[in-house]
Amino acid sequence: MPPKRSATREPRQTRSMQTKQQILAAGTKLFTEKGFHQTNSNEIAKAAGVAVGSFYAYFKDKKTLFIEIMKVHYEEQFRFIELPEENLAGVDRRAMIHRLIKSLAELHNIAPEIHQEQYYLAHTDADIQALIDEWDQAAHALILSYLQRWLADGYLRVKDLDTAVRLFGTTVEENIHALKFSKAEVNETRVINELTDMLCRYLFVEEKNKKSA
Amino acid sequence: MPPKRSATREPRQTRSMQTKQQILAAGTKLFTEKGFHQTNSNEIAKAAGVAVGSFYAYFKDKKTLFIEIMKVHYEEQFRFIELPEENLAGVDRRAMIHRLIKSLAELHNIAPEIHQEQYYLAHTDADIQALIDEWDQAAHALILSYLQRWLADGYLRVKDLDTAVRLFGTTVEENIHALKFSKAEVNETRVINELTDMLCRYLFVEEKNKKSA
Amino acid sequence: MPPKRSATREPRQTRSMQTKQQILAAGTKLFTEKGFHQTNSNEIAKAAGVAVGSFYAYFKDKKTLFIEIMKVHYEEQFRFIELPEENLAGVDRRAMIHRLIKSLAELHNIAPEIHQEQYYLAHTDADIQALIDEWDQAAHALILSYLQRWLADGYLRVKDLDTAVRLFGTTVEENIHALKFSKAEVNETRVINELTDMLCRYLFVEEKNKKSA
Amino acid sequence: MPPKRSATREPRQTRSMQTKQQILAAGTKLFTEKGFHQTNSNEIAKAAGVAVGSFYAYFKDKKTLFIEIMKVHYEEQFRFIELPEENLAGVDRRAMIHRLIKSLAELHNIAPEIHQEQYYLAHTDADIQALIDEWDQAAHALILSYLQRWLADGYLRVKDLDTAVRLFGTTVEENIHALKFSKAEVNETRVINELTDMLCRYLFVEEKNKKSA
DNA sequence: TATGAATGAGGTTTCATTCAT
DNA sequence: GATGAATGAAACCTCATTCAT
Repeated sequence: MPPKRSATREPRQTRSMQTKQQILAAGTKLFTEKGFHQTNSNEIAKAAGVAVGSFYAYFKDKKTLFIEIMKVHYEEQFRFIELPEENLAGVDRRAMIHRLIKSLAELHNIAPEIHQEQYYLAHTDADIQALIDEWDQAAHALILSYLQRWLADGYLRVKDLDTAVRLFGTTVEENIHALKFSKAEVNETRVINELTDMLCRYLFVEEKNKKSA
Repeated sequence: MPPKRSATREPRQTRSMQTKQQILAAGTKLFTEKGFHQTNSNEIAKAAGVAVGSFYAYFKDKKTLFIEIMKVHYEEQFRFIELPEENLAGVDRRAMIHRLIKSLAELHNIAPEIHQEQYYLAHTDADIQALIDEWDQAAHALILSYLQRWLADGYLRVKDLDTAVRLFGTTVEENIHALKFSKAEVNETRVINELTDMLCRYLFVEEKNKKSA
Repeated sequence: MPPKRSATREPRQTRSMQTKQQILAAGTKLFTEKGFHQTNSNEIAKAAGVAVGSFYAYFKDKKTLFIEIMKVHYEEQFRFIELPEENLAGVDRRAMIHRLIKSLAELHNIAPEIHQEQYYLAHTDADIQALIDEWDQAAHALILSYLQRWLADGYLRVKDLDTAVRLFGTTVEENIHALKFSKAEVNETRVINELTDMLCRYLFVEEKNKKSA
Repeated sequence: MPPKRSATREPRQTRSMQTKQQILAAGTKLFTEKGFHQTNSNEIAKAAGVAVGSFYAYFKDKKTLFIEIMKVHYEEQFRFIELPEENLAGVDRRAMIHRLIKSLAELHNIAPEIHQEQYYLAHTDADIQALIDEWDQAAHALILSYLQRWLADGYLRVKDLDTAVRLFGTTVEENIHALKFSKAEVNETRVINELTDMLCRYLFVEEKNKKSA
C-alpha cells in the first residue's frame, strides 16, 4: 500500500522526530508524576513505547532529557507571555496586572511540577542553574519594561526599580506555584484577586488621591 | 519482651547522644551542600566519624534522618518567631512587619537549603508533606492572629483575611528564600525594605489619609 | 502502558532463555552444595557466567529463584511417577510397590538436597509451604488411587485408608531421603527391599492365608 | 536486707547459671519460632533480658548456642526413652512398640522445630552433623537391643537386622515429625495406631499362625 | 536506526562480634 | 561479670548505560 498523498501537503513528522517526541512526552509525564530521581530511563523508554537503546540514541543521558523538557516548557511559557508593550497610557493598569498573573497561572497548568523539579536540580547542577538564570533574566527584562513605561507615564510609586522587578517576579511566580500545589482547599479567584491588589497598591500611586486632586 | 523497634533509637546516655548529634550534624551539612539524593549513607557516617552501622542504629534510613533534621530546623524556627501578641495599639505597624520579615530572614541563615530540599521531597513523600502541612498551619495561625488584632484596631484594609494570610505567608517565605539563593548580586536591605512596603500598602489603610483627616 | 512487573521476566527469545537456564542451573548447583543461606546472589551470577543485574532481571530475588527450582524439580518428579492405574488384578503387588519405591529413589538422585532445603525454608516461608502442600496433595491422591484399586480387588488389609495414605507417603519419602543422606555406609538394595516388605505386610492380606483357604 | 536463709537448703542457681539458662531458653524459643538464620544474636539477648555482650560471654557464637540447645534437647529425649531391657518374654509386643512410639511423640512436643533445624544445619555444618550421627548411633543401638531380644525369643520375622533398625528408626522419627508439622488436620491417635500396626506386621511373625498352631 | 539483554559500579541495609566502660 | 554502643564486612538490589544483533 503506497502512502496516500493528499492534495494539501501534510507536514508529517519524520519517524525519528516522532520517536523523540514520544520520549519527551513520556519523560514529562513521569518526571512530573514521580520526580526526576524516582524515574528511571527504562521506565521512560517503556512509557514512550521504545527501547532503552533508542532513548540513548536521542538523549545523551537522563539529565539531558530533563533539560530539553525544561526548554520546551519555557518556550511554551514565553510564547504565552510575551505581550509586548503597547503605547497605551489610559489602559486600566489593574487589568494589565491581572491579565499578566492570569497568564502565568495558565502556564502552571502545563507542567507545574517541572518548575519545582528544576529548582531542586539546579542546586546541584550548574547546567540547569544556567538555564534558569537565563530565563529569570528574560522575565525580569519583561517586567522591567512594563515598570519603565508606567514610570514614564507617572503612575509608578516605587523608586527602586530593580528591586521591585525582583519582588514582582518572585511574588507572582511563587504565589501561583503555591496555589497550584497547596493541598488545602484554596480558591484560585480569591488568591489572584488579592495578589493583584497587593501588587497594584505596591506599584501604583493610589487612584483616590488622583481623583481627590 | 518483644523487640518493639521504634523508627529511631532514642538515647539518654551521653556518648550515645553525642553520636546521634554527630550524625545529625553531618547529615545537615551534606544534605545542604549536595542535596538528599546526591548524599549517601556511607558518606554521612564517614563525615560523622562513625561506622555505617551506627547510622542505622540511630536512624531507620536516610529519609528518617532527613525528617529529623527538618524537625530540628523547624523547632529552631519557631523558637525564634513566636513573638506573642502584645496589646499595643499605637505601635508602629511597619516596624512590626519589618521585624517579622527580618526574623524570618534570620532563620534562613541556619539551613536554607533544607527548606528547598524539603519542598522537593514533599512532592514524592507523604510523611514529609504531612510535616510541612503541620508547620504551614502553625505559621498561618500566627499570621492570622496578627491580622485579627490589626482588624480589631481598625488598621486593616484587606477584607479576605484567609486569603491574605496565605498571600502574606507565601510572599514573605519565598522572597526571603529567593534572596538567599539568588546567584545574582542582590542587596538584602533593599529587598527587605521593598517587601515591607509592599505588605504594608497591601494590608493597611494609608497613613496619609489619616493625617489629612 | 504501565510497567506491570511480573515477579519473573518470562523470556521467549533464545539468548534470554539460555541466560535464565544458566542461572537456574547455577542456582541448583549452589543451593545443593552449600544451602540457600550459604549462597549469595553474586555467587550465583558468577557461577552462571552472568552479571548480578541479569540475575535480578530474571528473578525478583533469591527466594524466587529457589521456588522456580523447586517447581522444575517437582515437575520432573511427576513426569517420572505418574503411572496411571491399569485394570490388572492379577499383577504382582509386591512388584508394584517395589517399582514405585524405586522410581521415587530415582528422583532423589536428581537434586536430593533441594528436598531438604525446601522443607527447611517452608517453615518460615508461606509461599514455599503452599507449593509443598500442593504437591503433597497430588502425591496423596496418587497413592490413594492405588489403595482404592487394591481395596476393590480385596487385597487390602488396612481399614483407615486416609491415614494409610499419609503413612505410606511419609514412610517412603523419608526413608529414601535418609538413604541418600546417610553418612553411614548403607546398602541401598537392602533398604529398598526391607521397605517394600514392610509396606506389603502392612497393606496386604498375607498370601499364605489365601493359599491355605 | 540480708538474704533470708530458709531452714531447708534451696539449691538456687548462681546468678551466672541463671543468665545462661535465660539465653538458652530465649534461643530455643526464637530458633523454634523463626529458625536459625532468621534469628539474630541481639534479638536473643534482648529476649533473654541480657546484653549482647553477655551472650558472647557465655557462648562463643550463635552456632555454639544452637549446638548447646541441641544437646539439652537430646539429653531430655534420652532421659525419656532409655527403657532398659527387661527379661520378659511374655510381654505384649504391640504394647511395647506402641509405648516406644508414644514416648517419641511426647518428645516432639518439647521443641519439634529444633529437630528440623538441626537436620538442615547439619548439611552445611560438620559439627552439627557429628552430633546427629552420635545420637543416631545411640538410638540405633537401643533399637537393635530390642530386636535382638525379640529375635532370641523367636518372635522376629525380619532377617536383615541392621537394615531393619535403620528402617524402624527413620520411619518412627519421620512419621512423628510429619504428624507434628502437618498443616492438614491429622488425627494423632489414628496415625500412631497405623504406624504401630505397620511396624508390628513388619517385625513380628503373625499371632494368628501361632494361635492356630 | 531500533532493539532489549547484559553489564557492574555503587547504593542501601543487616548483623555477628568486639570492647571500652 | 555485665553492659550496649560501635564496628565494618558482606549481603542485597537498582539502574544508568552499553553493545551485539
